[in-house]
Amino acid sequence: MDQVTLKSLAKELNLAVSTVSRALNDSYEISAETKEKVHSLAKKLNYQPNPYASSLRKRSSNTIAVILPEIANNFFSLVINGIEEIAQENGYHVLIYLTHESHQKEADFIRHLTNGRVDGVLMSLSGETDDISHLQELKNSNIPVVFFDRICERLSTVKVTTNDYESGYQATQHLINKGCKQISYLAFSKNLSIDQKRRQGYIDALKDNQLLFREDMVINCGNDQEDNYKKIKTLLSSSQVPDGIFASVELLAILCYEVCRELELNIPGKIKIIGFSNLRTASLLHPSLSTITQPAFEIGKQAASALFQSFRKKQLVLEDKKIELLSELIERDSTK
Amino acid sequence: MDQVTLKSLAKELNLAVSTVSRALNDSYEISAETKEKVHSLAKKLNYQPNPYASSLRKRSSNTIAVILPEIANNFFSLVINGIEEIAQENGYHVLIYLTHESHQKEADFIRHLTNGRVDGVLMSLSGETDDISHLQELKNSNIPVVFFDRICERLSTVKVTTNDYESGYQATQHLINKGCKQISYLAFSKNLSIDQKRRQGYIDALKDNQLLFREDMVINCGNDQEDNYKKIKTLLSSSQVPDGIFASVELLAILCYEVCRELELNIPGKIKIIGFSNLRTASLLHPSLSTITQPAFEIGKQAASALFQSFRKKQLVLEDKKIELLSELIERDSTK
DNA sequence: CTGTTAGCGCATTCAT
DNA sequence: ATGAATGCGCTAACAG
Repeated sequence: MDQVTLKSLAKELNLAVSTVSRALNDSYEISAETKEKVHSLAKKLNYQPNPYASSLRKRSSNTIAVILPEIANNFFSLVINGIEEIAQENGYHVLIYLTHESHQKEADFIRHLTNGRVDGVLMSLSGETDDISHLQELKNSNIPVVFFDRICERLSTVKVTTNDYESGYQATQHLINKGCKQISYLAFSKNLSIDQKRRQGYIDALKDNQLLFREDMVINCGNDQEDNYKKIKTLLSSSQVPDGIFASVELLAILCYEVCRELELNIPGKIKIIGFSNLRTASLLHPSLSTITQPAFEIGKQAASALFQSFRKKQLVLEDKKIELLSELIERDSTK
Repeated sequence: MDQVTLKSLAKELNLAVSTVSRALNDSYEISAETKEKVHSLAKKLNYQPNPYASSLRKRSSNTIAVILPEIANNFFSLVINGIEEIAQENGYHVLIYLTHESHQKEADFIRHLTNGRVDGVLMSLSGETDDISHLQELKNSNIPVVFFDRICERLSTVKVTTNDYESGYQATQHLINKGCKQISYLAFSKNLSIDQKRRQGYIDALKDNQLLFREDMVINCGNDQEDNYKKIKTLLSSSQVPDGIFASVELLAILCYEVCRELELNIPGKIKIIGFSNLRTASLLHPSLSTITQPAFEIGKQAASALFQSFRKKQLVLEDKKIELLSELIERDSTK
């Protein structure tokens, strides 16, 4: 079957291509009658404008990119849901790029995207990222960027986060309230500001409760799960086993739980765990695992909304603005 | 900063645009020397080819679409991971569309995608879909489609599934082995072949074990969670409470578990549950919930691979081929 | 091996 | 209110 184009429509109707184009774009300078004729034929033949021709001409793509560390993770899944919903409402398309926490991939994606494929970028940094020259380049190329969760503090643009410092503080306070004296913090990337803030909340909560902060109670985990496993196992096998653990991300909370089970450490009798987590299946979790749950869906919606708002205002350089949403502390070790 | 184009490169080097184009595409008919000059300047100026111009000309987009019911669900998250990985390897871009189980949205997306935005489509049907005319149109427009999991039996193309009939049988047999006499099946969409197959496995397992199959033990759930909740509650509040439940999807397993807890039905003493589920956090699940786990990541990879293979062969009409992967039965109620 | 020319489908400027 | 002509940036057919 032949492709339906403006040209073929024009021919069929004995009109000029430009007239058909204007009619379909609802231009004010086309008579109602002509518009009607054009629209009805377009509908009949299921005319679909070629997006590449249109984007080439208009220099805008109606497409945004989402760059993420990973997706097999409830937090990012929910964020994508939020983004996709807002994108649909605005008639935009969503491209997904996964970095798998690799700085190299992140930089490659971004350098590629300066070619005009997308009108804007939503992103959450990879844990490896410390050099931000690729982000700087993106900004210089006038493509609006909105960061969410794992933001880049040093770049002036819109950032959507949650109250990480307070959450870290609350989580630690929660463990202290449950009677913990020796609390360990499982960090996942010292490059990321969210980690730093959660960590600072942890440290301050200890201080405010007159508990000793010990450097060796902070376990710096990374992207290598094998290695993380070993580090946690070492911690929990030592003579100085903590009686509380605060995991800064879901994956570490789970890993930690698994090690505890392996070592037959009684939860929550001998050791209490709290972690960041966004499982919708929270009710199925082991009853001893309390969580800090971020409003992931809302984060996605807010981030996307901020981007689309900038499109409407035609401002390519976004103002430096922080949107802070609140996480929720969900207790699950109280009744047991 | 001015945009770097073939034209600007050509001007700078005193070459024709076509020569530059060929050099960058590593054409055999360009001298090594010229290639070198072109490549080094392109690199220096960070030349990025305009994807829209290129796609318009080549009539191919290096982009695929993934159409899914939802994503806040471990199965589909893992599938996307697999797809994205293969897409990256092949230098393709991935567009995501979520139908939220709406037939209307599914049809809209697909009709839109006949415009050439993508070179191929990977999809899993919405639960509402029974009319397949939109799928037929997609095929007629010569865009290759690969279905995974929620496939369309009636359309001849590549389909990637798991052994749903056998899984349904095994799950039911598992409950029977644990001593269940009255087993209920929670269906999620009678339109979908995967539901039908899982259901048939359930029915046959009952028969093979000389257990009575009762129509009222099949609960036809749908997309409305409130309604599903009520139906499950009614089932579990009746005088004929089943002693085993087989949930055909993760969401229903979770819902069922919640209702049991609400009604204070002892699990697994009074009632046993098994459900399809793809939680990576399986170790954190309540010990009583056994699962059938699909190889989601692998499904994504296989589906994407099949699509890219068809691109390489330049065959737009895919052969009718079924790839069946195996799910895994994970027991978690044996040791307790 | 390289240059000239044409055209992908669309939106827009300039005519009328 | 409509048509003709131009060009977005690129690839490819054709010419030399």
